[in-house]
Amino acid sequence: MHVMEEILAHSKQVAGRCAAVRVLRAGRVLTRLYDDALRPTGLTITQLSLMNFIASFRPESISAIGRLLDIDRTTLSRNLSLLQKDGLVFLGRPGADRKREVLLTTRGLEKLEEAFPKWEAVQARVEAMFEPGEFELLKKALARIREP
Amino acid sequence: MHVMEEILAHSKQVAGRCAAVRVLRAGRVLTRLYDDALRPTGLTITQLSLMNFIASFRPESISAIGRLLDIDRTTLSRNLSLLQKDGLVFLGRPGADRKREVLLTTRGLEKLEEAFPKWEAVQARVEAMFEPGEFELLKKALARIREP
DNA sequence: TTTTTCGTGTTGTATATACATCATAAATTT
DNA sequence: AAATTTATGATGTATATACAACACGAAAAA
Repeated sequence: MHVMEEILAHSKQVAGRCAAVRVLRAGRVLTRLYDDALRPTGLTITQLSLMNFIASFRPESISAIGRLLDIDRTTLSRNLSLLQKDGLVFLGRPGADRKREVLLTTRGLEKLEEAFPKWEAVQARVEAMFEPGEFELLKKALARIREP
Repeated sequence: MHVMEEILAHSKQVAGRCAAVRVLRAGRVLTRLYDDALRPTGLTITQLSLMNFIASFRPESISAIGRLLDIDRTTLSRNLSLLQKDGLVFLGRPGADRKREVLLTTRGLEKLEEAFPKWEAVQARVEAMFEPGEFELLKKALARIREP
C-alpha cells in the first residue's frame, strides 16, 4: 500500500539518521560497561562523574552544576540527596541567596580514590574500540551538541 | 596536600576523557531537543524510535528487540506496556515458545505519520550543528561502541 | 514603594533504564 | 528418561532523568 511504503521509508530515515537514537544507544552500552566495572565500589558512572565534577570545579550551587553539565536541577537535587544519604557529599543549609554549598566529604574523596583505577581500566577498554584519532573526533563532534 | 593533588589530577582525567560522560551528556541534550519537538504528539524520542523499529523490522519477540537495540528486555517489557496502554502497540499472547508478537496498531502507524514531520524538523536542526562530514564520522564512531 | 520578575531549591509525577529474581517451557546434557 | 541448562517474559527495587508546580527571597520594574 502506498501509505505503508511511505511510513517504512520514513522509518528507515529515523533508524539511519536520528542523532538521538545513535547517541542514546551508545549511552546504554557505555553505562552498562562503566557501571559494571565500578560495581565493586558501589558507585555508578553518573555518580562518579558528578562527584568528580564537584571535586574539580567546586561549583557554587546545585543549579550551577546543572548549567555546566546540562542536567536539570531537579534531577541533581535528587542525585545529590542520594550521595548525601551515603555520606559522600555534604550539602550546606540554604544561605541568604537560597544557594546550598556542595562539597565532597572525606569519605567521598576516599571513594573517588577507590574508584579511579576501575574507571581507568574500563576507560582503556573503551578507547581501544576506536581507530587512532577516532575517539578525539568523537569527543569533538559530541561537543557540538548544545542547547539552542 | 599531595593526596588531594592526585585526586584532582585524576578528576581532570575523568572530565576530559571519559566516554560515558561525553556520550551521556550529549544524550541528555538531544533527549530534551527531540522530546520538546515531539511533545505535541505525546511521544518521546525513545517511544518514536521504538515504534519505528517495530514498524521497520518486525522483530519476532521482545527479547529480539532488546538484542538489536541494546536495551534490556525488562526495560522493553515496561516501555512496551506503556505503548500498549495507549493503544499504539499490540502485544500478542505468549505462544508455545513464550514469545509474544509485537506489532503497531493502526493508531500506532497514524501516530508515526503524525510524528515524522516534527522529527524531520528537529533532526535538521541537529545536523546543522556539525561541520560537513562530521555527523557521518560521529555515527561511525558511535557504532564502534559495542558490548564486549 | 508596591508589584513583578527572576533565581534557587524541593516535591509530585512520569518515563527510561537495568539488575535480581521468579515462573515457565523448550532444548540440551547426562 | 531424568536432570540441567537456556530462553522468554514479568515483577520488585533502584537510579537517572525532566516537566509542572510550589515556596521563598532577592532583584528589577512600575
